[in-house]
Amino acid sequence: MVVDNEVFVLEEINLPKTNRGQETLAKISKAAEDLFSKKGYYNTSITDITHKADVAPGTFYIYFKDKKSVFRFLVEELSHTLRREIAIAVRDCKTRFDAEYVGFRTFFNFVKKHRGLYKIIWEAQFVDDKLFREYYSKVADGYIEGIKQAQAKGEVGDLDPEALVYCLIGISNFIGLRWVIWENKEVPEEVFESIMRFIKAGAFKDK
Amino acid sequence: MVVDNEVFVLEEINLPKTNRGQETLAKISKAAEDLFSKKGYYNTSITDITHKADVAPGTFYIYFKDKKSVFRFLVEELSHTLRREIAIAVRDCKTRFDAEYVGFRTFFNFVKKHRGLYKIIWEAQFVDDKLFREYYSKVADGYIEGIKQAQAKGEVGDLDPEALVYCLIGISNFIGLRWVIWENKEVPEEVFESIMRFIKAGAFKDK
Amino acid sequence: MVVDNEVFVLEEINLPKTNRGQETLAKISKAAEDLFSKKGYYNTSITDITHKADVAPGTFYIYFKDKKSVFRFLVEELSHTLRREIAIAVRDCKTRFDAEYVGFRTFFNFVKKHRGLYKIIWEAQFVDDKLFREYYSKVADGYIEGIKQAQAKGEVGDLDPEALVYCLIGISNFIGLRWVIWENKEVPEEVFESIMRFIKAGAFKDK
Amino acid sequence: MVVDNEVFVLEEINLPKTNRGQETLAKISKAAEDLFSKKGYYNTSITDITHKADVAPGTFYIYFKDKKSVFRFLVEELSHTLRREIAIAVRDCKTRFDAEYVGFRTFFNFVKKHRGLYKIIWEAQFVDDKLFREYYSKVADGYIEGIKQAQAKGEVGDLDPEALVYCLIGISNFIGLRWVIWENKEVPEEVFESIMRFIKAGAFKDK
DNA sequence: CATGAATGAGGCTTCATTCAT
DNA sequence: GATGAATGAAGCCTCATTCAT
Repeated sequence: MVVDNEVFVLEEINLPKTNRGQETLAKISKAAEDLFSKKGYYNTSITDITHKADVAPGTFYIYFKDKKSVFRFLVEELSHTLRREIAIAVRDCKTRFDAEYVGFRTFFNFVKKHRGLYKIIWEAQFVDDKLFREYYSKVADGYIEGIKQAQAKGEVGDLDPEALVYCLIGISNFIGLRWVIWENKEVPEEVFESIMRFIKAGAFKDK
Repeated sequence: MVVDNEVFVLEEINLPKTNRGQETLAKISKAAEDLFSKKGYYNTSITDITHKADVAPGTFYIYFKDKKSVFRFLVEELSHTLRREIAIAVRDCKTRFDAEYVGFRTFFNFVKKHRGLYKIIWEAQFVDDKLFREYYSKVADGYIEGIKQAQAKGEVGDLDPEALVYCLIGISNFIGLRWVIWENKEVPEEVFESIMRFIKAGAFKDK
Repeated sequence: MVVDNEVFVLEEINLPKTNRGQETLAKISKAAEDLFSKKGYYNTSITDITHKADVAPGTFYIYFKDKKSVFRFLVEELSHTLRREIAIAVRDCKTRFDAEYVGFRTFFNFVKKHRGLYKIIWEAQFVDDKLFREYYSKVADGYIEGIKQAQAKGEVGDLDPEALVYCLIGISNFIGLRWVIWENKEVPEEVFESIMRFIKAGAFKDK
Repeated sequence: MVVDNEVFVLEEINLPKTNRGQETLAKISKAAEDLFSKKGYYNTSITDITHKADVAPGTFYIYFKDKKSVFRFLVEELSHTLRREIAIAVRDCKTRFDAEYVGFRTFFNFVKKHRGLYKIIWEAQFVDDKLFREYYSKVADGYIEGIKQAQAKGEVGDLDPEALVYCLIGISNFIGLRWVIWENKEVPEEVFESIMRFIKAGAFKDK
């Protein structure tokens, strides 16, 4: 779970020119985040959002082109933040395994902190599949690069880098789903250590 | 990806008594499967389904209580079929690793064959979260049991069994997503072998 | 104002299969006709229409794709009926001038009878300009043909046939507008006779 | 197409006192003219107008009471200008037919030059019918007067003057519609000459 | 069993207008 | 004079569901 920085732009969003506008935009996107993560995209109406944000229905459309725009906005924001947090956390790691260790920790913390927000990305497949793929491709690309470099240094076994990366992403996602999303807990220390041992040395003996 | 058998019932479904009825039910659930997997649950209307099934809108409600019923029906069916296929495939495996090897293969084949059907389960989180958790719990429970037995025989390292199981499920899901769902290919042999080596012996060397 | 027959089809309309459906469709299009002609297209809402037709809002969309569809439907219907009425009325006319005489009469009667309906076509420019042009082109094409034949027989002076046709259409429209639409009367006999004399022999003497 | 002068006032318009204000008013009414003639009154929003005029939405209401006010403003302006141009052009005509000749020419030129502006008046029926009738009544009244005088001098045949006037207006409108509005051309010389011959000597021979 | 017309609540979105700055 | 954020009513349309035939 190690990724690089990146910037994003959205033409679908009308950036406010005044302070008041900025506050309103923030209120709306916060309300959307809450509701999407609690009830899902399709069970949240614009009225729900504006009601929770305490503004009139029309106000939504001052800032967002349509319903999907907030969704995309939140996903992009999530993507950005998560990748930055991991990049920073991982900065001083000596070995690739260290980086994975710190990366997984950061990821789980992130999911814990933005529990709802993270669920949103899972729904992107059914709201905007293109966005969803872009998100994971972007994450994977940086990740693969890191793995390749580590392989060059002899720190990673002879595995297809992309395969390995999707394995690691899959692991982090399902562990996060199981403990953080479902149980609303942190990943138990014992579980975390098991995962680390697993990705380092595997699980099965032949005989 | 090794699971045990099981039976399911659905009171929300009115099983037809005549042949004609059985055909109609089949047409409807097939149409629903196609559409859900292509456009997602929320972007598919009952009218879409009945139109594709070539029946009148009202006919839908002869067999299914409501829209969610077909969805549940499909998920249960998927769950049932998948678990049975894996159980059968894995029956004669000598070692646990063998069972994993065969289990993953079977799983990927299943996803390839029921590409659409498998996407449906991912959406269950946003349609019927309870169902979604039940599905994975059921899968995981049997899986955990198997791992524990293998650990008792010394075939599996000293890892938290549940953690391991969710790692393995995560891996299979994301690899399936990446190659089968996104690329509509089979998982490349090289990737498959990498995964096997990874789950067996891990990926990282300390120094 | 002499035009030929023609058939029209509209894919935007869902023809009902039952009697009840046919009645409903009729109720809706009648209500739309009334309201469009009274308040104009843009000041009439679907709710207005369904309310007047005594059906639920959703019912509208069983029969018509959207708001513009009823409008087009009415224009096509109008076009069809008018042209047929004129064609029939004019059938046995001996001279071209006779045909014009009868054609103008029929046209004014039609506008009187379908006062509202005829106003609708004037609005088409601002609702669906393509439709509007098609309407007049269709009317004009048949008309021009008739004039050319009459010219060949020496019954019409040496004028550009298309120019003459648009003059005659313009006359009928503005006379209809002035007396039928504005005053809600029939065109006074004296006026009618003046028009006939005018189109036959003109109005100005050089010196 | 011969009309007299006249002045108009509008209480719905707040005439600006400063230069800046005059410029702003001009920008707004120019933008409105463009948009109304291109997309029609009902498909043009205040925001469209202010956006095109490069001012804030609120600014609109400094000058105009509401949306209809600009529309009326433009129609009055059009009416005023057109009638003045014709009056001037026609001033020195010797015979009534000469005046018609020059009047039609001027009218077609006007429509060509203010293509959009002229379309606006056609829409007035559906925006503000009273305004529309006033416009044509005003045009017609002066016109009728002119015809009557010419009849007194023996220059015009024995026709109902009002009927004749509406015929002539109808002709000019439909010819303008057909060639200027639809084709965006000038009225072809041949067409123009045909019209002149038609209004002078008619089109039909009895046998 | 099957049909298909009918329902009506509710969702998304637009837009004329107001008003505090 | 000008701004631009905010309003909220109202419009168009969808769709799960019911029911008479």
